[in-house]
Amino acid sequence: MTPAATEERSLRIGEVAKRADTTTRTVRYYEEIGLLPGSAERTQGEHRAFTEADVVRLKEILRFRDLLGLSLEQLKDLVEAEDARALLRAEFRRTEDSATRRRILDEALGHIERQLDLVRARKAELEGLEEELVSKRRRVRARQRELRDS
Amino acid sequence: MTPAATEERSLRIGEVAKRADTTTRTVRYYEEIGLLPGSAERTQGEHRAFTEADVVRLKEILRFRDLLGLSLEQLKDLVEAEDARALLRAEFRRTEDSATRRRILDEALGHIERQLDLVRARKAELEGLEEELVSKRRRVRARQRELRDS
DNA sequence: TTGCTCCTCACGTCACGTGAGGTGGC
DNA sequence: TTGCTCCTCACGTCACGTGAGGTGGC
Repeated sequence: MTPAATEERSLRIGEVAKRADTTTRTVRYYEEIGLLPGSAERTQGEHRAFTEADVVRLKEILRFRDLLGLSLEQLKDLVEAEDARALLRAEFRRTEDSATRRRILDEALGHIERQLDLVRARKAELEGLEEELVSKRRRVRARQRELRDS
Repeated sequence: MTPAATEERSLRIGEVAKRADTTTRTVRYYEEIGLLPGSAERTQGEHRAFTEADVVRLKEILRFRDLLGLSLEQLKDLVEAEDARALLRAEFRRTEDSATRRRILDEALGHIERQLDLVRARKAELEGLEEELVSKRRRVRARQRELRDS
């Protein structure tokens, strides 16, 4: 039974960094400040081991960092919220109680909507900038036509 | 004749920072690295004087920094390109030669289009993220309906 | 065994934040 | 004259970059 046949484990830091399109330094730093798990029982000098899930998480962090310009402190809040959601999902699967299930789904929805608000606010700002550039371009093109028709 | 009646001059740094929604430290730093003009003939300890045009420029810089995540080095290139364009606009008004005018308009158009490319690339990334969030939300909502209808 | 990747300091850098101590204009 | 804002160092901070010197796994 290969490791891939059970659960995928033990990616090395270089591989993780490459897949997330970042550097090993960034991965170590994120571990240091608690943004990435940091394989708890690791003795001094031992190599770090990551999972496929860590790569997904890292990619998500980088995306929010780059696209929304969040600080690592803010990203930590976001990641903690994701972790809380993961726990809730596990609870969701364990329970049959529909009141509990409803509450968990409500929280998930709220979380997603807060993220959507951030993303859409940014998009709106970018669209404002885009429109300004487009009308600038329209004015230049109008002058080009004037020149051609004179 | 008030100063406002001629050309608006001599804004103080605190006023500039407030209008651009930033800090005086940032304004000084941008002057230091050459991103803002820095009233050439100013003797040691003398107060900085800015114009309305400086505020516009600063706001533009901050917008590109925040929305596109450019480094100050990259913003410097952008600002230099803007300055070059300002010179060209002046030349445009001085000349009657339509070949020269055509060339200037072509350059202006190219500049605007490069900026538009950056803005649209960012917007596309944000839209990718938005779509992912929207389908996540759809899935949560579907489960809520399942729960309600059971 | 030989590379290649990994490890831990630790100092450097970019883009400012934050006082400390002093001077200048309504 | 009294505040308020301005000035110049200069050290601190956040988010890493970049070696230095050494160890570990295919």
